[in-house]
Amino acid sequence: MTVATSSPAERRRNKIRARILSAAETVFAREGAEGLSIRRLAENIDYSPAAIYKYFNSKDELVDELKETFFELILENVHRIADTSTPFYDRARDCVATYIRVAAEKPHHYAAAFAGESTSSGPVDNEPGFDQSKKGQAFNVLRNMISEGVENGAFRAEIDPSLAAKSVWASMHGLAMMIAHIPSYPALKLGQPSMAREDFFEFHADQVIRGLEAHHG
Amino acid sequence: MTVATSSPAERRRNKIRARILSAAETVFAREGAEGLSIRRLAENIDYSPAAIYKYFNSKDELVDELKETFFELILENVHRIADTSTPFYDRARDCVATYIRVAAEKPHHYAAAFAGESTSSGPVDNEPGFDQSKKGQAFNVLRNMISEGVENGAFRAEIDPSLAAKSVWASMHGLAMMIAHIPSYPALKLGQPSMAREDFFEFHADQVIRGLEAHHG
DNA sequence: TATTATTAGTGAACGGTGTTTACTTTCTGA
DNA sequence: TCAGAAAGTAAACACCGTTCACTAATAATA
Repeated sequence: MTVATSSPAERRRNKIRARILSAAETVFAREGAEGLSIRRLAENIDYSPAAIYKYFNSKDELVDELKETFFELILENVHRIADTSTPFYDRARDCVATYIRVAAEKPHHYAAAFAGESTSSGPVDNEPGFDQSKKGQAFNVLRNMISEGVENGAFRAEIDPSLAAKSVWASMHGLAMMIAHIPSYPALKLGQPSMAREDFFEFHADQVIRGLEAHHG
Repeated sequence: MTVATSSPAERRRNKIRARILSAAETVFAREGAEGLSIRRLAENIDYSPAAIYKYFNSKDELVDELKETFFELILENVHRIADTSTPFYDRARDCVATYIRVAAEKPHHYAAAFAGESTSSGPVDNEPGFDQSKKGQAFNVLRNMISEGVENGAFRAEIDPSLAAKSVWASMHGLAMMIAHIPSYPALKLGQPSMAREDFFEFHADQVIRGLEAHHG
């Protein structure tokens, strides 16, 4: 069996690559994509700017790797909650709240994960490879959960899980983005009473799930 | 009555300012903030780059004006719907759907209106002047509408309008941002059936409002 | 082991950005 | 008419991502 060979040279290379990524991660978490410059990054790790290009083809490619790693973190957390056997409502709410909580921990990562999406776009009817991406997988967890709710009667029978998942995802996304752009959003005293972050996440999650519920006088 | 005096010079100045803004608007709508460069803009209107700085202190200030004007458009539209006398549910749904629809018409504007929010931030407990901003006013329309719903029994009595408004706003914001970053989002075939944009906006708005509803078996 | 081929790393440059400064031209108000 | 303000500009500054020709070090081969 071909054991993924790793020559010393290769290992050394991976180590440096990791060091670059690690330094980039630190700066990116603090200042986002605009604060992260190849030149600054190179200086941090005592290399010339051009050296970075022996490990990454472009800044975008480097940042993409940070974003993908981050979305893996979201996916893991959401998956962990989705796989528990707590009562359905709690589980559903927790999934939504968890997504938002993890996103809020690295707001720059989260915002960047969506901001740099364009890639020419145009009228691409079906995003290719989306199902395989971490985002696609996160979406599937959500859709399956909604399916379950429809089947067990917790959610309205006429709900289409795919459509509802898009709606719910948009709602989670919205709070995550609000916090990415206005860190103090939940605590903003807009017309008065405010709430602690975590509490508001759960409140919002509750509202979102309620939108799906079957009415039970 | 003091008729805002306007010397010929002043009028000429305002005209040029408007021309700059108009040219900027065109480019910005098509390509967003990154596509809009002072140099390109200057070339478009046959001025030197430095000339722009006689009319605007910085690119940010120029873009801020585009964003503010745009958010005025959102506010006007939402206000118009909020002031109709259609049945409460329809009106509430329409408000949400309208916000999203207008946002979706100028995705770059919408995304930029939130992206460039930071302004140092820090632990600013109460955003100053937010109530006076167009965004703040839009929020108030939303909060008042929710208040009405709570009072007339359409929404659950225990709901706090300020908190609920933050939640609802996040949900609207989410879909608006999704579309800004993934224009084909509603039509994405994620696990199948898709929907036309407008229909999905209404579907989403419906979900969001349902989250507030009192249960009526 | 000696030699070749590959890889790691660099300095300098290209074209781009927002912005400032010193300067000239144009216009306006007294 | 003429001083002073405003409009407009060319050139430079300090950044940015990226590329290219080049050298130094390492790995593979004869």
